[in-house]
Amino acid sequence: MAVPEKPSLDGLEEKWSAQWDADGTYTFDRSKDRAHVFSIDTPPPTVSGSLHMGSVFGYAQTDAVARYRRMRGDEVFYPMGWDDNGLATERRVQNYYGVRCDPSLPYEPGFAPPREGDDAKSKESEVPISRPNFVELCERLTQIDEQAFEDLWRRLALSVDWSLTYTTIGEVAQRVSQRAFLRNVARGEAYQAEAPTLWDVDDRTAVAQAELEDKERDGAMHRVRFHGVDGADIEIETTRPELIPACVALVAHPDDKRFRDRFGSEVSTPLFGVRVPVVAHGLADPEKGTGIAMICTFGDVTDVVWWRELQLPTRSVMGRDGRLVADAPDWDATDPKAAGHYQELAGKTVNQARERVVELLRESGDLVGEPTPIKHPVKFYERGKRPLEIVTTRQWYIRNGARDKELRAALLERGRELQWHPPHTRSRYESWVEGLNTDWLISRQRFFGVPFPVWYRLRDDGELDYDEPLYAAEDQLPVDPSSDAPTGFEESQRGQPGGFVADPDILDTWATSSLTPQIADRWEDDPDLFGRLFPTDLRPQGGEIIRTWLFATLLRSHLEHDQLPWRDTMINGWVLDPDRKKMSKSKGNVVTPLEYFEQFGSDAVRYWALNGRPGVDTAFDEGQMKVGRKLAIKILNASKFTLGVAGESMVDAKAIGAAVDRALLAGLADLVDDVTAAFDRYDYARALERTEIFFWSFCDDYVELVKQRAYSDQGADSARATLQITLHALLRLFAPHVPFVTEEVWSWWQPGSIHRAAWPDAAELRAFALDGDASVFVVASEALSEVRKAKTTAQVSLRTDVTRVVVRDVAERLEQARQSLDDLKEAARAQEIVFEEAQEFSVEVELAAPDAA
RNA sequence: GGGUGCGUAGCUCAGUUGGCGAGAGCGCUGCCCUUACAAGGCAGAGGUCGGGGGUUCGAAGCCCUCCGCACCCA
Repeated sequence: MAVPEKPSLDGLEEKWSAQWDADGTYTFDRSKDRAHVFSIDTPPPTVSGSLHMGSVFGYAQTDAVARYRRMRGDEVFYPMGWDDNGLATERRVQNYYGVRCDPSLPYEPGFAPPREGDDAKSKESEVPISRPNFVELCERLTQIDEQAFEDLWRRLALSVDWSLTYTTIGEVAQRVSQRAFLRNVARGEAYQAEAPTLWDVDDRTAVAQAELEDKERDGAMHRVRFHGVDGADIEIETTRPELIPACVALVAHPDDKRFRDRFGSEVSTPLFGVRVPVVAHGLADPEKGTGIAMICTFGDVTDVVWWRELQLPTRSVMGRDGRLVADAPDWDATDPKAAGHYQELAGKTVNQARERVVELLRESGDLVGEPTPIKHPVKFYERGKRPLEIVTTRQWYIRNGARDKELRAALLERGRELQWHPPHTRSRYESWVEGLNTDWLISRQRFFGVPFPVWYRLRDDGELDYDEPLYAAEDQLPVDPSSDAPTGFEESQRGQPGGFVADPDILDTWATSSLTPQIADRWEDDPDLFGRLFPTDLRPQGGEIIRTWLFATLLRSHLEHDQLPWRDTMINGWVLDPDRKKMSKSKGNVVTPLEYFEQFGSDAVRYWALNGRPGVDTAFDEGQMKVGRKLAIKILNASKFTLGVAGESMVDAKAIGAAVDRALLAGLADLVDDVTAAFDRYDYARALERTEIFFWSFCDDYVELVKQRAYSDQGADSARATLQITLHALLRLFAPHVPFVTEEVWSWWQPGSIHRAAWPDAAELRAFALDGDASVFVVASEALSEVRKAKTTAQVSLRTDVTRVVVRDVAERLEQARQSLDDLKEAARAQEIVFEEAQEFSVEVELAAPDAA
């Protein structure tokens, strides 16, 4: 290799990506012991999501850290995973292929979907297909999506070992998920319960607390009269009058004098004449509405609390499809019109039922005044379109500390044990753990995911026996209970009395992705490897999934291994659009990265991402990419020039002696210390900033100061050695940030890949500097800058000769300046430089007459 | 309602434990074709460091309070 005539960024990405692949530059060497391994628990991107700058941002930051650790001599375990299981993929498959899963249909071999591509048609046009057909399409599409992501990551130069790639629907993930679940069951940490559950009526599945999102919605407050049975009528206010048939009590605060003498008495519901008690509970808010509220089974989570703690009866009316069920609750309705009223509501959606109830209340005279419009927070599934309902269903849970003070305390303690970068991000974890109110609901009534390794016996009467589930054995895993039979049964007994049926549910995606350290590190499958990797060193991730991914992973590790899954976590900020709004697909303000890779180059896009401070939200900024591109070009040109002056074969460092050279190297040693310390605390942004500042000063000042000397007889080798040593170090300091251009320059004159080269050694540089004083270079730079200013102000060329320069300063700095006299004279093109002691720094420049130049 | 972070030049942001005249880049203006770079280089202008109190010899960094923005939890 040699320095090219005209260096260019063109083609570097293709060239070096292929070379790194061929050389296995980032291949993990599993022979290294734990002490020399740096293992990363990579966030597996949701492949059904869009490719946008938000993805690029955090991953580039992690990669810079990975590259730094590698150069520090660690063997870096940096796998990529694809989160492909779950509802997100199902949604995408539905839209992409125009199909809908109907588990009651039989498998159709060779099925061809009605369309391929992202044009969302109406739901009605979706073709219903069997579950196996649906899963096939999920697998087909995720492969396409995963390839697109891999291409993007390679373009970004993520230094992952692609041979380690895992998926959350793959066999390893299934085995690990099922094994971990079975162990949770065995230890009593996972359990099944029939209970009121937050339910998405569109996706027809239960959802967990972590997936909830409050959204402001328009609603209306209705004042409704309940009839006194043994006292006066009572008016309540509600946003959900359609739930009056599900009313089981009225509730007020125990200290509320207005209702104190009513506690224990009964009222009768409007329209239905069902007698309900008036009860007291501390959660009732005297300030809200009339101070007394109706309790329904179930309108919101508070209803569930009241229902459970006050041991109220159940009168469910909400169906799993979001419509009121056909049959009225089992109640003692005294109103003769009750049955008729309910029949008008049965089968209606929530909104339709609400409208009708309001009309009926108006007719019966139990609506007081008119409904008043309000805005109020409503609970949604985070990806959902309609508000969540609450229905009673049988589900699997994992204990998470919500109902167990000791576990909660232990998890908070684990949070304090973990090193958070930046530290304040821990508070998000703490407030989440402190606010947990239900155990983790891990079952989903969906199709594309890891099945529960569970079957149930069918009694002789054909009823399911939930009391003693049949669990798979660990050595059978992974199992699919819908096609595998439990031990001791024949497939022919499936669905037969005395036989068995499969648990139809799948695991929550988080119940799999909470095991990424165990999946990637091959827990139980490869104990030797696991021992070299786990617990891992670093979990990088976004702040918005602390309550899901981080918390769940920590929980699983705490339960299974009784330790943290990682030592450090690095929380990245997110990308803001120019209006300072978070970039997200739902807001429609996302920017596709590919065009920016084309326009500015990968190094430039990385430069922008690595300028984002750890944990800080960062504006998308094309300008920064432009600067990054400029930096990359500058590295090429400056390197070419440096090597042109200094030569490509290394000059003996013993030649170093000039004061300016020693000063530069002293400053460089300080820089290496600074950058190293920054990287050690994951501050890649400071590392880049410091290196960049030093580099520009190297180009503008140092090179200008010494280039004449480097060609001369006196001190040339000192300058040349210094130029080489400095370039050699700067390239390596830049390598984690701009891997392509640094690799290119490295290849001109150094063997091997820069990304496997040793990190610069401050002590070695300091030895080369021979106790040099960094200030000598600083003062010389300032003086040189003053000379440039004089020429610029005079509007003459920087080549203009100077007859005389007077440098004034305090004695100490003057002495430092004096040490660079010869270099300064050359760089300033000055015939004479004199030094005069003064209170403060100033430089006087006498320019030569234009015609004398 | 509780919590976290943030408000520094037109824009995007640095400012370690309080210390000499407050910084960078972009943008803007001007100059310079200097044998690495004209899709460049050099330089310049530009700020009551959100407002108001306080601690201190000294505050953009500390304390109090208010205003605004973003996010988290309830």
